[in-house]
Amino acid sequence: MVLSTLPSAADNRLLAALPNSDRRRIMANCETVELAVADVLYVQWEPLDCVYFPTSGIVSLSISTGDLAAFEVGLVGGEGMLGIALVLDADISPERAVVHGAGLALRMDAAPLRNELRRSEALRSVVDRYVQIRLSQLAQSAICAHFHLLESRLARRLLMTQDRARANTFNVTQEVLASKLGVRRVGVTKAASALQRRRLIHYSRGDITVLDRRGLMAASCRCYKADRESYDRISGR
Amino acid sequence: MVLSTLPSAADNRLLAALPNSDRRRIMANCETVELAVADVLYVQWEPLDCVYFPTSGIVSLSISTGDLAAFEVGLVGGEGMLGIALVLDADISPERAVVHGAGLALRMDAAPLRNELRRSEALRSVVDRYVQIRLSQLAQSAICAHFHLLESRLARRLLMTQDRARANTFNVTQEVLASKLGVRRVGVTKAASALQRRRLIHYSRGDITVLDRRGLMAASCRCYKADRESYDRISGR
DNA sequence: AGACGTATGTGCGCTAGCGCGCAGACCGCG
DNA sequence: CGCGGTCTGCGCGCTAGCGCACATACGTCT
Repeated sequence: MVLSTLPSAADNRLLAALPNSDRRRIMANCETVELAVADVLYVQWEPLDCVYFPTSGIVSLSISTGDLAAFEVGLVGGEGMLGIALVLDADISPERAVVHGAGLALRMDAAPLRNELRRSEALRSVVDRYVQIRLSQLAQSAICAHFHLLESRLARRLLMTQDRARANTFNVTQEVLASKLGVRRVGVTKAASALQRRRLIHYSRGDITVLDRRGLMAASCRCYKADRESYDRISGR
Repeated sequence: MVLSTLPSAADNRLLAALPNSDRRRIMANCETVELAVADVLYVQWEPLDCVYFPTSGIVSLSISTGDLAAFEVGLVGGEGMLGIALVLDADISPERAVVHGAGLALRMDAAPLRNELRRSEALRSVVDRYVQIRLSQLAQSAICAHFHLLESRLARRLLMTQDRARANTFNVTQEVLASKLGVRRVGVTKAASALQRRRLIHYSRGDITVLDRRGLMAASCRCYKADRESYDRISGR
């Protein structure tokens, strides 16, 4: 692993928000791990024994109700963390977590985590607020999936990926997007074509380039903006 | 107020789960309040300064995105609590909370709450797990609203109300149900008529009676059962 | 070059739920 | 008893997204 890929605390907003002393101590308890696309971090309803603070990877949270295909209930990158069940004193994950974009994360085991949560008021606060953010985002997603047109939902989802990838280009096939959004693949094809025709994105065999971020935001529903606003509001600016 | 209406800790499952000593101390910090239908407990994005443990009342949580009508993201009764934002170290409520069924609740102010959260590991654990339950239920609602037929969703919603009302009869107009479910009133009319024709419920000017709970469960989507299962799983049986 | 797998695009009939407007039914109140 | 408000029921045309089946493009490996 080359130096430039070593994760810095600044690449995870939760860790970055901690006071220096706490952060140093906490990071000393973390191990850097590589996240490869399709890695499964948590299985739904199975025990979990560590949390992750992504620095460059992107992870998709989804749940499935037996019959139904998995449905995405969260997308986590450097702005958040994975494994909040552990923070909430549960030891099973209600969601499935699958790596969606390759990258790095800092991993912390359950024992030191519990320890630090007791010791560091700052960690507790940051993490608790993040739970609150997840609650808000989840509620927003529920509304969005229920009310909004697929094209807007797709636009939102692309913007969310772009933010977390910190790049204008990333790779997701329409098939995958369809399953995340809970719609047919052809639906995504149609919506993506429309966005492409409007020169907002470029799409080719899963390689997506955001051409016009402004326009894409206009095409997306307010949920995207609402998400960001609630993040800021809850994390306290 | 007559004796029979005095709330007992046993009527709120979270408080009931605490060890006796903690519970007594915590309840000493609570005040009994009456919840009347349509009372607004929290306004979306405004500060909140207390939490509620309902003992017989039912409260509906909803969010609205400017243009859109409010959409229900949670229904809380004696099985839960209100104001988890306070527990999560935020001081604004991301949701609107409106009383949906009259009853009583125990109210606790922010200061003693914070105090007790520090002092009682049991309270912290119970409350944290409840947050986790809310997360699961929210995710389930998102799926449900997106995938399932209105008739099933209505059945589920009626069962949820019945559970929290602890009675076979309660009062909700179709108009209100429609706004909670995020559909047109006529949609609810149609779905409710269908359920009534199948002798699962009786409906008249807002007075609903569940005639056949079994059948109603069969008519509802698996989400209802999933919700209950995740409650048990997370609360630890 | 050819063959195969993956990714994207199209067509067609179907249905749940929408928006709109209106009609009847029931209740309390003056 | 009649009036007005609330609650429920119905019809009609419309559309987003569904399920199914097929068609085309691109990459890679042999």
